[in-house]
Amino acid sequence: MQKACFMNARATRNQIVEAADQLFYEQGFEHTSFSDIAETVQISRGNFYYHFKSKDEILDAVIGCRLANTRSMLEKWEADSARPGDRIQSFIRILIMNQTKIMLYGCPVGTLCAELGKLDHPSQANAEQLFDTFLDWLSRQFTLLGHDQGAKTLALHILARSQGVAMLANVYRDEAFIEREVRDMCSWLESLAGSEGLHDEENQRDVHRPS
Amino acid sequence: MQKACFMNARATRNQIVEAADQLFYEQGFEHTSFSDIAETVQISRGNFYYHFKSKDEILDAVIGCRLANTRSMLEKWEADSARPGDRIQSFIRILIMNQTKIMLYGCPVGTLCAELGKLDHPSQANAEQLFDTFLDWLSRQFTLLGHDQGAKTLALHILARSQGVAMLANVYRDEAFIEREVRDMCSWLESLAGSEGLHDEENQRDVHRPS
DNA sequence: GTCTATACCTGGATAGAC
DNA sequence: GTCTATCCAGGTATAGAC
Repeated sequence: MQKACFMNARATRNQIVEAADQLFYEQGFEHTSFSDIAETVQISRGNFYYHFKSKDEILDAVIGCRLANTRSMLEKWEADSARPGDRIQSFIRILIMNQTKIMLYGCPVGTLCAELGKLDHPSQANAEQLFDTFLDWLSRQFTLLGHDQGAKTLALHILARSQGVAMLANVYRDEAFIEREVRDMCSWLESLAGSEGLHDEENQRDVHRPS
Repeated sequence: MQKACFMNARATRNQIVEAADQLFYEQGFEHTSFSDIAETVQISRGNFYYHFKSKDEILDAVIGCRLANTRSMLEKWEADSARPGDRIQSFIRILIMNQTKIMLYGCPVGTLCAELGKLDHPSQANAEQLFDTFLDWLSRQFTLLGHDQGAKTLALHILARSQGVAMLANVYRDEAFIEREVRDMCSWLESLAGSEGLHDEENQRDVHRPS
C-alpha cells in the first residue's frame, strides 16, 4: 500500500518534471505557466503543490534532471570512443544530432542560462552547472589529447562556437549553415591533434592557427 | 502651441522608447512591466496608451530604434576605415567595446531574438532584421575583401562566433576569455586576407583553414 | 498630454474536501 | 494523492477627469 502510493507519487512527479523540461525548453521558463504543465500532464493546478513547494522548485528539479542526462550522455561518449578526439567530435556533432530542435528552440543549456540571467533568478548558478559539466568534460578530453596547458581554453573555445552556431541556427533555421560549421569545427579539431598544444599564458597569441 | 504639444509628446515618447530599450535589454521583454518603464521615465502607467496602443507596439519602436542605431554605427565604421578588413575588425571588437554590458546582459540582438523565438512573438521577424543588417554589412565587407563567392558564409561564421562569445561571456563573466577569442577571430580574419577565398559549393571543406 | 481610478485577466499559491 | 474552490498579486488595458 505505502509502496504503491509512493510509486504513484513518483510517477506523476516525474511526469511533471518531464513536461516542464520540455515546455521550459520550447517556451522558456517564465512563459510556461502551471496551467500549461497541468494541461500536458492532465492533472489539476492544485496538485502541483503536493509534489513541489513552488515553481522554482520545479525548475531545480528540471535542471537536476538535465544534469543527470548530460552526465550519462558524456559517459556514453566516453565509453563509445577510446580516442579523446573522437569524443570531442561526438560533442560537436550534437549540433547535427539535435538540429531539428535546435533550429526550433536553440540550445537548451544556453537559452536557459540566458533567460535566468535576465530574470536574475536564484537558480542561475544551478543552470550554469550544465555548462560546467560540458566544460570539465571537454577540458579532460583536450588534456588527454596532449594539451594540458590550454585544455580549458580550448574547451571554452569549442563550447562558445557551438553556442554561436545554435543561436544563429535558431534564428535563421539554416541546415546547411550548421553542417558547414560542424565540418569546420571538426577540421579545427583535427588540426589541433597534430600541433604541440597552446598555453594559457598572458601573451598567448591564438587559440588555433589559421594557416 | 500645436508645435509645443507635439514636441512634448515626442519627447516623452522617446523617453519611453529609450527606457524600454534599456530595460528590455537588462531584464528581457516579457519580464519588464509597464510599471518598470513608468518608474524610470517618471510617468503614470495610464499615460502609455496615449503614445502606444500596446506593449508590442513599444517593442516594435524599440526594435526600430535599435535598427537605426545599428545602421548608423555600421556607416560610421565604413567611414572610419577604408579597408574592409579593418571594418570587420571594428565589428569583432564590439565584444571588447561593450564587454561590461555583454558580461552583464549578453548580446542585445541575440538575447532579444532568442526570447521572441520562445514566445513565438509576432515581432520575431522584425528583430531578425537586426541580424540581417549585420549580416548584409559583413557580407559586403567580405566581398570587398575579394571573397565574393563565400562572403555570406564568412559573415555567418564570424557572426556566429561573436554570438557564442557573448553567450559564454554572459554566463561566465570572463574578461580574459573575451580578449582571447577576439584575438583569435582577428587572426582568423588576417589569415583570410591572404587566401584566395572560399566557395559556397556543396562539398566545400572548411570555412577557414586551421594550420 | 497626463493623471487617477478601475476593469479584467492570468499568474502562482493556499485550504480543505474527498 | 488528487481535486475544487478560492485568494491575492501583478500584469495589460480602458475610461474619463483635469
